[in-house]
Amino acid sequence: MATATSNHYSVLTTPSSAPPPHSESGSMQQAAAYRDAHTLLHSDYGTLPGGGHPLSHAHQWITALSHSDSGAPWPSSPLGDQDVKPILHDSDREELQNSSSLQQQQQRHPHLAHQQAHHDARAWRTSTATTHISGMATSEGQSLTYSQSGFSLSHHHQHGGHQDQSDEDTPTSDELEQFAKQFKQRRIKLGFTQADVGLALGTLYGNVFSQTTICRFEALQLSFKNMCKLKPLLNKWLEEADSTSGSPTSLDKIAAQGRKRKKRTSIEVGVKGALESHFLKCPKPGAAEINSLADSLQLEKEVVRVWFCNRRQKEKRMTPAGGQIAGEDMYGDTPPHHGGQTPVQ
DNA sequence: ATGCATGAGTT
DNA sequence: ACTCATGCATA
Repeated sequence: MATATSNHYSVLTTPSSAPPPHSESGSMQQAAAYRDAHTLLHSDYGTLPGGGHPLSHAHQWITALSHSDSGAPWPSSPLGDQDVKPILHDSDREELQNSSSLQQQQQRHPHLAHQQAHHDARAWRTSTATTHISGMATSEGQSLTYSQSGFSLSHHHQHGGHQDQSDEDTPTSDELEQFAKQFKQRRIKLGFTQADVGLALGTLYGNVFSQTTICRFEALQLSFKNMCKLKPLLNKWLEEADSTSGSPTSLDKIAAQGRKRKKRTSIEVGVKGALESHFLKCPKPGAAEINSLADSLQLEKEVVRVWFCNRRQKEKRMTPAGGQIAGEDMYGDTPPHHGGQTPVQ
């Protein structure tokens, strides 16, 4: 049991979570103004196209009060329920102990080609096109609208009124990259933390997002599709924040309740390395393999399974781990389907 | 900033 | 059982 060596979850010991002094990465900043937060209903989820999460509380951990000593020893809280978005923390970084990992950093700009993707777009950094537009304004949002070389995607004519990619059609990877950069800059300039933005989105649209998600957006660590979905929202927030950047402020935050979730299992470096190795060999192990792996590593099967799932997702991000080109078929996952779009080259 | 986890929706 | 979007908890 060298795995989850600790089971000391904080049993609702949260007094009320102290309001975080919005500290940002490295340099702190005081989020000056919040907009009016007339909407306290953070429970409004499910308004997103293709991802409406009605939010179903009642997890195994919270509901399972009887702690067994073999099945699910995780605790639970009687009142636990509801996915309150408590305040966040901040600062810190992690992942430095990577022994044999190939995934080091992120901020690299692939500057890929302008390829559009509707739904299955998953081929970023696929090209070598260096046709990046010149004009990375460090302040205002300039819309760089360039046309591509007439790629597939059924050239459907743009409307007479020329629609910016900022709201209508699918943005390209480059555009997303640009936007993410600008967004971060503006956000910081305005003195908002990633968490602030997440909450603001909730009061603005009813879709609350966590600091994590905002962070990942800025770092392009989401799938292309996911990035496309969030861009409009964040874009709107920018406008709002900009115009309201001087208004009185209303602070509305709901104290966190008690969310009982299984404690994060800390996988030792050595074990991680082993998993990595297996991943390279077989990124999609079957149940049997997972079992044997879990056995030899002394980890729960579930933990191993999840690890692989997460690992796979990592490869599918815009900024993939390792050096693998996040293509469509990296391991033979190529299903018999083709959108008809040429994945560049 | 990121690792491990949850859950809805698919296959 | 997997993928995908998302986040709590943590380094």
